[in-house]
Amino acid sequence: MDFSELKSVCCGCTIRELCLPAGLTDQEVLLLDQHMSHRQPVKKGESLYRTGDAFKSLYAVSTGFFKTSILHEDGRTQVTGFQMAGEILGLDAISADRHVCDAVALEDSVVCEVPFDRFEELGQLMTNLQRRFNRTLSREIVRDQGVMLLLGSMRSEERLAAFLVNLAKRFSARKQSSSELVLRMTREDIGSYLGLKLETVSRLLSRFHDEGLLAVRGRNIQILNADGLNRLVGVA
Amino acid sequence: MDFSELKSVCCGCTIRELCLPAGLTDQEVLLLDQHMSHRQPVKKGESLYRTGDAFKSLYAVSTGFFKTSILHEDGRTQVTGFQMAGEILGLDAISADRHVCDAVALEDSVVCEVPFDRFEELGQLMTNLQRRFNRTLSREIVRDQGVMLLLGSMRSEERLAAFLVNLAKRFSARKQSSSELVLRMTREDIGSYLGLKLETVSRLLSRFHDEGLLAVRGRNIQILNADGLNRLVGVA
DNA sequence: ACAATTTTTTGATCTTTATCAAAAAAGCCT
DNA sequence: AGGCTTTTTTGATAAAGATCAAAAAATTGT
Repeated sequence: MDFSELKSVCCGCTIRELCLPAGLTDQEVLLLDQHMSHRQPVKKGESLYRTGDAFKSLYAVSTGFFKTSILHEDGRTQVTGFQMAGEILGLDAISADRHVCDAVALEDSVVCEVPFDRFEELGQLMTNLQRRFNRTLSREIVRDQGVMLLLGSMRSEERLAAFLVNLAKRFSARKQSSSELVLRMTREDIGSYLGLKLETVSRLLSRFHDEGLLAVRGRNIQILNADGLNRLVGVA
Repeated sequence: MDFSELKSVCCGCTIRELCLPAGLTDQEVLLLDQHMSHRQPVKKGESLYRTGDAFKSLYAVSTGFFKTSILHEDGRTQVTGFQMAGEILGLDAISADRHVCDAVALEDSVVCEVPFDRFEELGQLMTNLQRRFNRTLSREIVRDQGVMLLLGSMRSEERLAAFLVNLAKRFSARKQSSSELVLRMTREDIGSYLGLKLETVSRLLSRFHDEGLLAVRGRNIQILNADGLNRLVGVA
């Protein structure tokens, strides 16, 4: 079986690009694909899973855009991340066999469902897969610690610049324009993620616009001065 | 071989209590112990590893207390966590085969070194161990997201209360007093972890003292009103 | 396409936390 | 033990970001 065929099957069209199996042999990808992945659409605004749901599967974002957020008892919520094609949802649920955050689609999306018990079995058979997965988990830890740095030590303008630079980098890694960003989330979502109020986010975007760093038209944002943004983040 | 013997060997004295192998059979613990763990003292103020160091091993804290921190290009640092007996150091390094934070002993400590390549091999042989480890990694993700909530949505007094409540809980899980805390870190370390300045931490401790929540004598802190603290955190 | 809702922008003001400064306390070294 | 360094406390002031408010713009449902 060659890969022109695989491309048309279930998740075959995307699974090769996903973080999860990157670095596997063709045979391994095939196995993963045949045995486990199940394509599933999620409409804009729908939850893929909610806090407290039993943990059955990981989800690889095939196309679309998600946000994850955790809830505090008193009703406050904190957006913990935004996920795009190729990124994995549900890693935090392995810990206690329950989801501990909500995952909501910010646009019509498609995910690859990967039943975790079967995935674990396969990991026992395929050393390569297991090693990849350890790294995937560890990479998420590193990402989270980066957010801790952002929230704990950066000023508001630095946080927003870091956010935009990060988004641009991820779009660019997916062969999309890294200067023309179409934000899928509200100012409030951005604010929650960055530990700021939506008004502050709005004001900062206006300021960046006035300073010639960005062209802001609602959720369409064009990066006009990437160096300037990077300088704000402190990566001089 | 019975376990009275095991207790005297290398890491045997502590490894059974560690998060890493919890839930393993005696035989499995024995294997882990014999093949992999290597006890190593770390003096107060010394680094167990530094950012950029090649990743060889994970470390389980046997006794003592550590802090981990990441560095920003411009010299700022962010304390990302404090680790005590039974907790694992180095999980973030799996991602890129390099340590991405510094781990410093805050008191004379002993760690169990676990060479990661051997650990991975063993994980392939012992399904149980591998599953445990996946959970350990996931639990760290959940912990980090809790810190994101703290930094992104809580006010200074809530952050400090959450910090103290968390410390108390962890001490208590180790059969130490949960009301008499001896802090191993400076006010500056606490501030960095909580995204506050050391003066703010000091002022808050004084205020909690005045309000009868705590008795503060330098780094000796007694929790006088645990309910009050919990109420501040929002766990009413 | 239009009314209703949600999101975004902007202004005025207030609150929280940071900054600067200096003294007091604690810890460390020999 | 005593001098030296580091840490902690506390006060006065400043700055960053939050809050409140209202209009403008964008999105959604029918």
